[in-house]
Amino acid sequence: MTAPRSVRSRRAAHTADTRRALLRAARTLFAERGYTATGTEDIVGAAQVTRGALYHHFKDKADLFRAVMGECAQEMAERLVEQETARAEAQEGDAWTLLRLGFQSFLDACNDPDFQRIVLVEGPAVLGHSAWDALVEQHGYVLLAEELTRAIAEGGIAPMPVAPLTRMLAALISEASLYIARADDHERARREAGEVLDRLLDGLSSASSSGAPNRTRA
Amino acid sequence: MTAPRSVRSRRAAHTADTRRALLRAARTLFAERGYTATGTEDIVGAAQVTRGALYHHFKDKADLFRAVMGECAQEMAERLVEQETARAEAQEGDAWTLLRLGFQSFLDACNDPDFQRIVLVEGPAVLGHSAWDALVEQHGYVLLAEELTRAIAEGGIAPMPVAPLTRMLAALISEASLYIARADDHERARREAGEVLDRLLDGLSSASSSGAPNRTRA
DNA sequence: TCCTCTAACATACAGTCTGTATGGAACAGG
DNA sequence: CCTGTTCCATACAGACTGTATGTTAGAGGA
Repeated sequence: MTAPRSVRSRRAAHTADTRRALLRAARTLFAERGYTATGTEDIVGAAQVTRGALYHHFKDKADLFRAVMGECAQEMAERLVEQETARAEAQEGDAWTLLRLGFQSFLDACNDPDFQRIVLVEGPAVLGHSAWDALVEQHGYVLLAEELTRAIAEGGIAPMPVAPLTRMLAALISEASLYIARADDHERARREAGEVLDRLLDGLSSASSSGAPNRTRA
Repeated sequence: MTAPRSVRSRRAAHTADTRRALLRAARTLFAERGYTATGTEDIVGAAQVTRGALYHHFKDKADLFRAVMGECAQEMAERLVEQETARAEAQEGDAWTLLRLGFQSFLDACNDPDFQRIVLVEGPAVLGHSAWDALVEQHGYVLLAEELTRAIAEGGIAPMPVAPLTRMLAALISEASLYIARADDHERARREAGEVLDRLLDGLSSASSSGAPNRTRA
């Protein structure tokens, strides 16, 4: 045991490096050209390895994509949790107020091109809805669902089913971020989307009661 | 001109048949297995023609998909317009009330598996966001945007930017429909999603004013 | 120190798929 | 009758994925 640790760690570090290089290259290319337009040869070329390394570390191309998308979702979740906890410590407020601020943060954070293309656009088509949903469930939905449940418990928003609410709010913000990214005038689009989002969220507040003549909640 | 019309029309009808057969087969297979998992050989096999016919009528596989998706979007739009005009004739009401009913109809109509898989899931990844958006813009958004503008003009909902509102509402309902389709208990999911949708739409009514302490609309 | 075994790749190959180029048959038109 | 065009079938070339096989470097025991 004179130097086995360093040797083993060096070897382990090397293999971890190749894996990271593959993930990094795949992430860049998938985000730029999309999944099908990116060949495995392109990926390993950018990572400076051969296809053998790819198929040693990952089951197939879709498995590599799954890892890349998991990484993107993870980073996004961590970023948001970080901001959320910072806000919770800085200024005391009810869960619903914090959540509304968090939504606006999400709107800004979603403008990451990698996240948009990989998680929002390619993900559902490449992995299929079930596998995609499982990934997002794991990384993002649980967090959002928790906070929504708390906001309901505190009375900030009216009682309603959390599961569909979670999905629909996530989709709402995702689409808004795509709209902003695609717009010519980003500043203007950001303001307008934020305004619409705020109006829609107003409807969830326990204070507001339905003024429109709809009978679906009979 | 003794019988050229019938001959020509018979020939024209034949070519139209092959084209329709291709569209029909492609639509079924794309909806079942997805775009990449469906080979051109599968399509022409189901349509009982050869790949030559496919590449004669369509530029490439993506072009065929574009036609299929356009068909799906067209049908959906026609279905909704039909219901909307029927409601408008039957019971007189302001544009906003009609729209809220229309949203619930959309929620039900979206449960078409072809529409979900082809338009909502595969579309963005296969065609890219710009081409997909162009198609949806052409078939669906214009209609929705019109009615939203009218609702604002009538005072049913508060003034706000129509462009992002249109996209965000469409995404909201699309996600809700996917949630319903994926749920174990469709009945229950339908009720719950409808409830959440109603609450969110409440926020748009010109009556409700922001009760939450957010300053983003400064 | 030497030997062995296995992880971590590299390479070669086979199968599949797409798009294109070529060929032909049917029909319209002069 | 002859010609050109539409419509489609077939054959072929290129690309890409996944797998099977070979090879090397380090870990671990004797």
